[in-house]
This record gives sequence, structure tokens and C-alpha cells, in this order.
Amino acid sequence: MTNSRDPEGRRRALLAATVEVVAEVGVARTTHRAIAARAGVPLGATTYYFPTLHDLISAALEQAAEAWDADLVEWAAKLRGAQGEPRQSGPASVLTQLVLGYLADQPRARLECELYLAAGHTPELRSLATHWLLGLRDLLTQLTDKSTGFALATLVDGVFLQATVTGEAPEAEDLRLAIERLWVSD
Amino acid sequence: MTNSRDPEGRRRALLAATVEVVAEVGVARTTHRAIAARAGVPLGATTYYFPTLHDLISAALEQAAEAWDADLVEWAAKLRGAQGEPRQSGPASVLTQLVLGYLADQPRARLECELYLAAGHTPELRSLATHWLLGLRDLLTQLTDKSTGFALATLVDGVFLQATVTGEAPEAEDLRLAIERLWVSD
DNA sequence: TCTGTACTAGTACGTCTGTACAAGTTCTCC
DNA sequence: GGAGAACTTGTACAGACGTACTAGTACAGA
Repeated sequence: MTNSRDPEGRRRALLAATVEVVAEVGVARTTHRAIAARAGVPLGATTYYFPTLHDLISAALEQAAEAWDADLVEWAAKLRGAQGEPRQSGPASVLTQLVLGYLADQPRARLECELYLAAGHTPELRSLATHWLLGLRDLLTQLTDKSTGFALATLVDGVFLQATVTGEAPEAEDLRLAIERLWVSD
Repeated sequence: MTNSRDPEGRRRALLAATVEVVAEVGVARTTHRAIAARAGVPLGATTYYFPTLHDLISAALEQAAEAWDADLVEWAAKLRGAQGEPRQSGPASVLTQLVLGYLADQPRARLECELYLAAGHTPELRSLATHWLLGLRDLLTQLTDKSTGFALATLVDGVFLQATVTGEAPEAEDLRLAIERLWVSD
């Protein structure tokens, strides 16, 4: 794939391949060899660009976290735009659609859950996972209040977890109703 | 630990040790040697009682799932008893306390999340995880209705996930308020 | 054109893994 | 007490792992 001399391209290819492998088999089963094969580069290239496997995985997860941050900005804009709208296009409906849209990208949702759990027994990842977790909560807290933000973010995390296990998204109407019940801003 | 001849005791010790190791390091990093050391038995004993590592882990998780089923029965009884009570001791307060009580046993909560995620990329575990997931949802659905049961179970799963990441339980008042908002039985 | 640096690519190493197995010990049943 | 089954224990093996390393190649600036 990245055959001709293109260091920056290889770096990107390695990070992208790492994200894919982690999403598929989990952090703990992610190996240099699997990443190299996926990226189409020889084994030695992995350690040339990232001294250790841990560095490579961390860098990949951090990059994914940045993408998630960018998404959150978009979510914030859409949710703000929905405030004051009638129920049909109000914040609860918009959040429901955003969540379901996110889940449609299954590998990505799984990657997020994977990071969450890996953080449970890998202290170095904990701050990254916490950042990810709090990003959504903070956003929702700003739109409502502390308690409501917590409740909504927790519900969404539960949806992610369930989707990771079952491989299926929840029914839109059930989710919308739940969000609507929680979204009681002062 | 289990030195004298006691096959059934060894079997139990191996299962208990497996649960502990899985909760600590995750399914993917659980090894024969770690389990044997934890159980205080020689390496060979692990494959004598369970032909493969997968058999051992599956058996341990199934055993944990049975314990969780038993817990659910208790939850059901307490929640039923709380119906019709004033807010202070009503279902929302009781469920809050049950969840927080469950989280107090951190290794156990982590084990549950661990199973959830492992199921994401280990098809054999998926049915077990789904069973675990649906157990709570069914219970809550019986006490309320389908949509409410889904919403409450999802919130609780979100709480478990967050607790696994951060290592901290949510504030009781936030959680109780969220449950109360969702718990609108027809 | 020469030289040093950046990069490539393949291989080698020590360690850890799941599992097999052989030799020994203790029990059960006749 | 003797035989066979059940159980114990330590060791061995092939494979996969992270990472180090060497030899080769392409590019920069002199």
C-alpha cells in the first residue's frame, strides 16, 4: 500500500490500521504484526515510527479522541439549534438521531467502548477515557444543568454499551422517549 | 490452598480465581498461569479440570451470571415491595440504592463490563452477555412497561460503564433524580 | 559527486503462551 | 492386598509475541 517513500503517509497508515485492529480484536489482542499486515508495511516499520506498541496504540486512540471532540462540537451546534423547536425537531429528537447516527458507524462505537474498558485496567489510558466520557457530559450539562447532563450522558453511554454487546441499535422511539423524559431543563 | 485431595474444591477454586483474574486484567490477558497462581494450584491442574482456557473462562463467567440472576430475583422483590411507597422509599430510591450497592463491589461490576466488551468480539460469549443484559431489562419492564424498562436498564448500564472507567460511583442524588424521571409507569 | 541522514526490510532474540504428556500418588472396589 | 481409575505435579514443546538490530536504499545539502 504505502510502498514508495512517504514517511508521513506510513505514519497515518499505521495509526489508521491500529484503530481498525483495536476495534476488531480489542486493545489486549492488538499486535505489531496484525497492525503491520493491515497497514501493508513490514514489521520493522512499526517500531521505527513508534518505539513501543503502547506508544502506537496510545497515539491511535488519542487521534480517535480528537475526531470525537470534533464531532462533539458539531453535536453542540445541532442541539443548540434545536432548542425551542417543537417536539418533532426539538433537542430530544435531534440527540436521538445523533446517537443513532453515531452507532451506525459500528467499528467506531466499538472502539469507544474498547477504550473505556481498557482504561479500567490500564491507568495510562484512564485520563484519555475520562476525557472522552466527560466531553459528552459537559456538553449536555451546558445545554441543561448538572443533574440532567449527567443523566443524559449516562443514558447515551448505556446505549453505546448495549449496542456493542448486541450489535444492534435501540429502537428510535424508545430512545427518544427516554431522552425526552430526562431532558427537563430548569 | 487446596492441597489435600479435594477435586470439587479445586474446581471451585479455579473458577473463583478465574473470575478474579478476569476482573483484574481482562479476558484477553487472562492466562492459565495467572489463574493457577491465584488458585494456589500447579499449572497442570488447570487443563486437567478444564480442557482449554476458553472452557475455563466460559465456565467462570457462566457461574458469575448465575449469581447475577440470583441477585436479580432479590432486586425484583425489593422493587416490588417499594411500589406504592412514598418517594423517600419508593422504587426510584430503592433502585438507586441497589445500583450503588452493586457498584460497591468493584471487581464484580468490572467483571460485568469485561464480559460485555469481550462479547463484542467473541461470539461464543455474546449469548451469555445478552442474557445478562436482558435480565435487568426484563425485570424492569415487568415492573413498568417496555419503553420504561429499556430506558431504566440502559441508564443503569451507563452507570456501570462510567464506574468501570472512572472507578467512582455517581452521586446518589443525581442518579435518583434520573431514575425518578424515567420511572413513569403507565 | 560525495557524505551523512532518514528510511526500508528482513531476521533474530529471549520471553511468554496454550497445551501435551509422563511419572508419581492416592483413592475405590474386589 | 492388588488392580485400575482418579488425581497430582513438573516439565517440555511449538508457536506467537515485543523489540533489537543489521544491511541495504534513497534522499538532503555540501
